[in-house]
Amino acid sequence: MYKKLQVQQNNLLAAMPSELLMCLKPHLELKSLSLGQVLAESGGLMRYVYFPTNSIVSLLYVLENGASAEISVIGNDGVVGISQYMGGGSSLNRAVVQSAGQAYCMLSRRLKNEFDRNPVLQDLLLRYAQSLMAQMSQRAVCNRHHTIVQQLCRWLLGELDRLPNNEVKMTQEIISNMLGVRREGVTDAAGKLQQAGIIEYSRGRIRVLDRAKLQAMSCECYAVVKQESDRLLPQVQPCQMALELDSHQAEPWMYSAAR
Amino acid sequence: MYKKLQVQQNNLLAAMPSELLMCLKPHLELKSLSLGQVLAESGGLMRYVYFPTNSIVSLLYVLENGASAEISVIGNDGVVGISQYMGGGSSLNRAVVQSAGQAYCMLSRRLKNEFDRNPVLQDLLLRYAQSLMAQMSQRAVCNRHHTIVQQLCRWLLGELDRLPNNEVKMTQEIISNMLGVRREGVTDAAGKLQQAGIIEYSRGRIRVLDRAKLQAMSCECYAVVKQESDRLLPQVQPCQMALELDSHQAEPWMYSAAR
DNA sequence: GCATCTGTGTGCCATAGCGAACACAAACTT
DNA sequence: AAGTTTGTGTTCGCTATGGCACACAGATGC
Repeated sequence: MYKKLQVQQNNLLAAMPSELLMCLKPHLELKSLSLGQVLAESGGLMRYVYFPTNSIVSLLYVLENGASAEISVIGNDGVVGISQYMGGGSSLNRAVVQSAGQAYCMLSRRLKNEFDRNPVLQDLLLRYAQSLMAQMSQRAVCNRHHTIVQQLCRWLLGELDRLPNNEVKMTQEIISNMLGVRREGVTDAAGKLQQAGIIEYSRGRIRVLDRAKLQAMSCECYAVVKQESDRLLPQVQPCQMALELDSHQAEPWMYSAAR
Repeated sequence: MYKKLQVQQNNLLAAMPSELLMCLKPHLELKSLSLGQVLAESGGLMRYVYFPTNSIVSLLYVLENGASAEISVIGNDGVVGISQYMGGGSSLNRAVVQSAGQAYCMLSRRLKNEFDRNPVLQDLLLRYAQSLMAQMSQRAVCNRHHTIVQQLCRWLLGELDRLPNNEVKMTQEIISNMLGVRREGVTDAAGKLQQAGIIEYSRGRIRVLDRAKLQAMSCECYAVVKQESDRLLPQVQPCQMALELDSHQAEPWMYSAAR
């Protein structure tokens, strides 16, 4: 019962030289992540780190009053739990599964051990950390200067890059938590995009019809961050696998505290 | 002509065990940084990294249209140029000297070399990188959810922590570039704080009279980030040296592109 | 088939922050 | 001492977004 692991499905894993991968493989396990699952709480320890394949995880910063904002997105391009190898142990961000799917997971401790010993792994993971920082700083400016429509476009593009198809399964309510705006704001923005024929949506399902136009209406942030990520991690490729979605429900409290 | 270096003036340096410090010391040089000096351009390489003592450096993200926002502040608690040891080489942020003073500087390459060889140094610098990330993610939420007054308070507190006295030398125009808001917005907020007897200011000089009240009016962000930094880097202490300010002028273009 | 829940549409008002224009006074220059 | 530059105060209108309340329709369950 030795399962064949298709580690190519995660770009960080795929970018590792085979000796290194041999080292890690015995410790990797493919797990299913369900929608809304919380992989890490703000300030909490993580026993495991996760390399998503077809799942998507959001790092959220949740304020005392329950308001929130997405700080970065992690899909098949990255790993959830960088504070585990950076040495801090925990971070201020909550990690929530935003799109159900699978991820290779591994004991944090093992990754840290290997990280400390292997310069190649170190370089790779630190570059990834840097690309996360690029995302974070972009969020800060974007939140300050760009409109909801622009941000929705940027956000959708980020999702598309991490999904096998052009269909984002997400209610406007949840999107609003990601963007840190009102649900009505999202309804409004999504309405505009739909009228422009760029997307088509109904009840928790957004289909992107015209990616080019979406990019045109997005703020510069998407392109800038994408380019920086590509620079830092040359091998990133679009996700090609089939997507299996659970029908698990996300509880509101997973995204924001009680109001 | 061997100058005695008071490396305790920078907390990262001060936190290093003495063997390590012995290693680095020959390569450290104390330099004066003048107001508005650009230490790193977005996407540009850095020949040197800087450990500020009594100077303060801002990391800014500047948009295509010239609008900007401060992503994080670096004073005697940190180092400018983390992308140099993280392996990315450059970052998306511009590093601008915001408060003139001095910094220990060192060839990036040397720091990277030592970083790769010395686990203690590595741990220290990676923890610092993590505390920067905490700052960044806080900025993102703060920009989204908090008022200008709250943010001004938070920002002033951050400055105070890195200054030897309670006087921030900075025009409202420049502060507005940091917060990513209009100058008038800052005038307004500062006016309110002055009326409340919390600060006192005139023409590029803000004196903080009541730090406690300032903290009370600030958003939670200040405290959260401070606490996280303290957790990650236990030894941080307030800056005690005398501050020598140059009278160099900052040109507007250092903060934001031509409009 | 009926009740219920959940996701979306809409309208109304309040307000924070933007853009622009301009007045004024402190500081610097000569 | 006079002119110039620089930093701040103020005003007016505008827009994006927030808060709230509620209607409505697709989905789900009994």
